[in-house]
Amino acid sequence: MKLGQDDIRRRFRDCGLKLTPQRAAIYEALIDTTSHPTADELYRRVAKVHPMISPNTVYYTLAALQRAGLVCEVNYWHDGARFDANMTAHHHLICVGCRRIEDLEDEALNCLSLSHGRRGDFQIMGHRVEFHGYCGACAKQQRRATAKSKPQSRHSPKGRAV
Amino acid sequence: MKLGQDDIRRRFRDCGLKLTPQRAAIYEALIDTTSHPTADELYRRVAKVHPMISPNTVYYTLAALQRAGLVCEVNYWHDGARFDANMTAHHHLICVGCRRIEDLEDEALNCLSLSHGRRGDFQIMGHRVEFHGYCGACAKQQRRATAKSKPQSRHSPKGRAV
DNA sequence: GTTGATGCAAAATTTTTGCATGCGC
DNA sequence: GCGCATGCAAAAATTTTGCATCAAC
Repeated sequence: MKLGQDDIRRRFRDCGLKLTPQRAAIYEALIDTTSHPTADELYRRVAKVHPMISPNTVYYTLAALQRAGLVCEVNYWHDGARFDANMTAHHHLICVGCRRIEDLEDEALNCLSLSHGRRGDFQIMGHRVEFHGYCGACAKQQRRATAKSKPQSRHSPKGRAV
Repeated sequence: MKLGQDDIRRRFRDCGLKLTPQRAAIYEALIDTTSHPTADELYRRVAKVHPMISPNTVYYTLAALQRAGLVCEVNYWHDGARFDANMTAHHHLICVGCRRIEDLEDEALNCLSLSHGRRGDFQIMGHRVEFHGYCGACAKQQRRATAKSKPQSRHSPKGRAV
């Protein structure tokens, strides 16, 4: 996907985001790659063009882009490693509101497979399905919240995501 | 799942792990819950029984358990948030060797659904499938590594997981 | 007795917060 | 001009490393 400056300007305006050279650079860098970079990798990449940019701006901008729906986190729960002693094949229901994870056993989901073409040279050893949504409690809260305006902490995209 | 002390002793021995009261407590705490706790949560829970335990021991033990296959990380890449500007429905091929993530478009995988019974009170908004395995380069390296013995960094489970 | 697990402490890494300045709208 | 984005700095949170001691095998 190749976007011009005008496309970016339009997208930002449509989302109510201010456009700054730094923000455009961060967003372009992310569009340019499929490597799912970390904030720090983006920082280093953008810093080549904007040597004065601060890591803070990158974090802040990513949170804003995410809030606007232009960008998403591939991995929720980077906040820390999470462990599970259940080693049988199972999947997860994930609440994007409170970040709770529920186990989900489903025989059909255990049987997904991938055609050779799609698999490429990957040697697949397993898979896992994540369903994202709102748990009962958070869905209720969500309905209330969307009615009013939602105050946001400065950076943290937590508690609201895809 | 309820395990007695003997079951735990046997499992540890089968995996070649030394059994200490701290390790047993950590493993039991993890078996006792389906809440996918972070290392820190486990630390606080175990500290109620072993007030002298250090966070270090929890990290170290979790790495050992993971290496032994008694425990797994639910979220790879807690090392940092990873972002993606591709907002269309897509899935991921994840190399557990080098931790690279490749995008995977597959119409069939976009159509998974969950029966009402399984869904519970969750309001599902989307899903994503992760395939785990080794990319071409890492598979080759893996075959070489398993031939010899594999030196391990003290804690880090990175670079080897499910 | 040997090996490796533990606890303490410090460092490294990643992310968030405070605040003054300056730019986009 | 107003509001918010930026940069600098410091703090917070999470994880790793160094090292001496001690316990499990």
